[in-house]
Amino acid sequence: MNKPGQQVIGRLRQMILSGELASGQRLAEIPTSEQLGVSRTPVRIAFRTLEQEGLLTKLSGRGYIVRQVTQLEISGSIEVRGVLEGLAARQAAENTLTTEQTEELIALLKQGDALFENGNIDEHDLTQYHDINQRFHQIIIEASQNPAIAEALSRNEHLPFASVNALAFDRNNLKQEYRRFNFAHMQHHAVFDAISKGQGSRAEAIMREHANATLGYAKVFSQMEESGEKMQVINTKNSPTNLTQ
Amino acid sequence: MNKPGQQVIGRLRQMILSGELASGQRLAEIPTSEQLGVSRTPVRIAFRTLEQEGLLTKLSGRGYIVRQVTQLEISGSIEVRGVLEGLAARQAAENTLTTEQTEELIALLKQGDALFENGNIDEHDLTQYHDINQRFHQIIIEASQNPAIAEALSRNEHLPFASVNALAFDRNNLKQEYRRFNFAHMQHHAVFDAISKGQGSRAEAIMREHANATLGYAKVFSQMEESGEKMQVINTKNSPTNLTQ
DNA sequence: TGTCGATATATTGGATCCAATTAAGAAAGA
DNA sequence: TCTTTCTTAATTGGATCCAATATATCGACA
Repeated sequence: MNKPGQQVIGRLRQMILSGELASGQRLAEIPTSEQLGVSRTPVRIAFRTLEQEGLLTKLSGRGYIVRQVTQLEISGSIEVRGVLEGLAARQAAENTLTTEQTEELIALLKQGDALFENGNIDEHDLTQYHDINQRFHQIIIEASQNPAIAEALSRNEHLPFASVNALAFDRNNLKQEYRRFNFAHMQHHAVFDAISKGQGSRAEAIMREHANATLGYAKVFSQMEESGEKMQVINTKNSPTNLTQ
Repeated sequence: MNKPGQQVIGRLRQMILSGELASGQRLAEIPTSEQLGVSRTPVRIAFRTLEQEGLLTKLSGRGYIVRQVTQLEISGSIEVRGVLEGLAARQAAENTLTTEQTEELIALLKQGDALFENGNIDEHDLTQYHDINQRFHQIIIEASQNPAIAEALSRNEHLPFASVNALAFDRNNLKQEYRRFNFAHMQHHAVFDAISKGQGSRAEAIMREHANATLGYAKVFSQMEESGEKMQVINTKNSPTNLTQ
């Protein structure tokens, strides 16, 4: 259960990330507080916080707008994520994993194997794989024992674009998506192999390559969106925007 | 001139970074507001903001304390800075510098050369070199044209430890410090050379090596502090904590 | 008709009051 | 003497009022 104060921040964050508040939409304190049924004080604090998270942009004297992110910024964020997760993989390899971490990573890899063993996937499988993928990366960041990595990533975490926050897939081309996700899964295997052998540089290189794959896809994704085609976006289940958390 | 609202945040940030508010010291809204001569509202917002910046830690029900940072966290921050500035150098090399950027970098390198040409340095030189160094790194981050890098770094920017924010030097051993700073300056030359030749990978590698040098020194620095020895710390002149800004 | 200026409105920033929560301390019982 | 519980004090969170500021609109004048 959230503390009451955090509720307003969470609700607004959710509304932004879900697209309910469109990118570029203007937000003022009074209308927002009336709409949410609270006073201006918590809304003010929420606006400041969300501005710091990079979700809102301040307009002097006229409130805030939902931040507009360019394609260049999305690409940049993915590259930043790449180097940070690469560093995490390197440090995880240098630190040696705990048995709990090793066991959970192996379990996640096996779960992934099971999803791909048929030679094809459906939408449900991809949703499941999203959670597996997210947890896999999370464990490696934890295993780096470097809290500064998670702190630095927290800025990128909330970029109001699905292609950064979630795995997106083209439901009209599941065959191709099978290959893409399967390749990502193979990279997970390789990262784990490198980490468990203490090969820090190799772990870092593979992890950066892994982020690069996302980068390439984000570009395709944005081109498809421009041309009007729609892809399925998997929302992050465990994101801090979840109101029931 | 600062906006009134930003003043409280700036003053508190300054007090933390300068050490006036010691690491671990407790802060409550009411005493702080009285001390600063403002009401609780701006103090509340300031506490939230500084918590997000990583300068304060929240104690449920008992206010905040100035964040306590371990040696491990400092090392981690420097490594994070290393990969991010490494990425910046790579992307700067891939983008080609503007003529303004090229000219300013060359000017900074020459200013550094002048400081080191005597074969020795005094404390004043080191203070000057601090500004040169800071500006050099800033330009490269700008030249990367990747705003996500600066955003990710903003978390590390304010760590309440001089060894991260500022250059520290041992005033009792200026001969050794000459070699150390001169070496760092040579690395600047090499980074610039790689960037101007469009050699992204090389630029990245040198920049990471450069951060590594800081890392090693931070460890020595913290050991000296433990043993009671004091080194001179150069405060950042252009930091956002400057009240006159 | 275009530009400059004044007025009005929208909006944020600060102060203070009240409510809710949490932690600490004291007292009572085992 | 230790533990548990109840009371009290400290502290934050929310609501509302007032002040300051910036923007936008309207009107006058060139």
